Amino acid sequence: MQTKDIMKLTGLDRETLRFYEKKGIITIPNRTASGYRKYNDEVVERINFTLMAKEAGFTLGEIKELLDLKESGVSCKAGRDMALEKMKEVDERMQSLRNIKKVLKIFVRECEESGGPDLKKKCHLSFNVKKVLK
Amino acid sequence: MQTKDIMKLTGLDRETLRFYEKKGIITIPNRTASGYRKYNDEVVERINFTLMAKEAGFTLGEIKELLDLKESGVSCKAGRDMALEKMKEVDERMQSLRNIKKVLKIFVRECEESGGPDLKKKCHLSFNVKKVLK
DNA sequence: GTTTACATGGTACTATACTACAAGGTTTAT
DNA sequence: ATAAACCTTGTAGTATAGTACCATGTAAAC
Repeated sequence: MQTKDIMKLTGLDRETLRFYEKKGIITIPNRTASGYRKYNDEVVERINFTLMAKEAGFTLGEIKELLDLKESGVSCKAGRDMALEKMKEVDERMQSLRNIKKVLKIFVRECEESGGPDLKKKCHLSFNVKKVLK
Repeated sequence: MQTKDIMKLTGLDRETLRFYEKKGIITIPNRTASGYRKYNDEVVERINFTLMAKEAGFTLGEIKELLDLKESGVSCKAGRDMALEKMKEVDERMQSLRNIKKVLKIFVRECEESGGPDLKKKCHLSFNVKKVLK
């Protein structure tokens, strides 16, 4: 597979692909005689994981740490512990999301209660964090 | 209240406070005769919301849009709709977090299954996204 | 009254994650 | 054979979110 195939499979553009290569997200590919990159399936797997982890709020640096577990020669125990650590971060993010959702929900309710007919009144509410944290 | 009080109440440092002022997260405060900033409670509320929303993955730009609803003269309906829109984004982020958690969970299980006694074997697993998406 | 703490504005630097060319070489299709 | 599509390296620019430092001015504590 060459660059354009990876572009199609992952939705990334050429420059981002090269950027990910420079950052170590993608392992350095072999080349054809003329210097073109030759990719294998592994690169697609790594990118899929990367895209998913990015959506979940991890940085490329953090993602690289995880991706490198396989090559780092580390034990299954260390690998598992690192994954568990990341799962803890995921749980913390979920809690943050639940909190902000509560704030938004209260705001929506208050808009509906104080907005008058057709909610045409001007919106002069703000976001009340205290109601959520207590 | 002056700058140091806001620093204590919010945990932000002086430069970040000024940065947030420049970005419009904080409304421009009045000054004392000698030019010191005089803050009120509203600024603390805005910062608390900001910190919470940031943890949930929103950018300062997005947060400013929300914070400005109050002063923008927009209707309760428009304000509510914007909050509902953000809630949709929150739900999408939550789904991403659930997905990545599944990937990590599978990894942990496979580490434990293939790690041998005390999980001392080398970790040569990687993160399998396909198992989660199907 | 002077030291310490706190404040001011301004500039410049950092890290993260791309994004956009420029200038040219290679492959493929017609 | 030549045009289109694809590839190469390299450099530079953008946006986000701070962080660090400077020189200097003000207020409070002792």
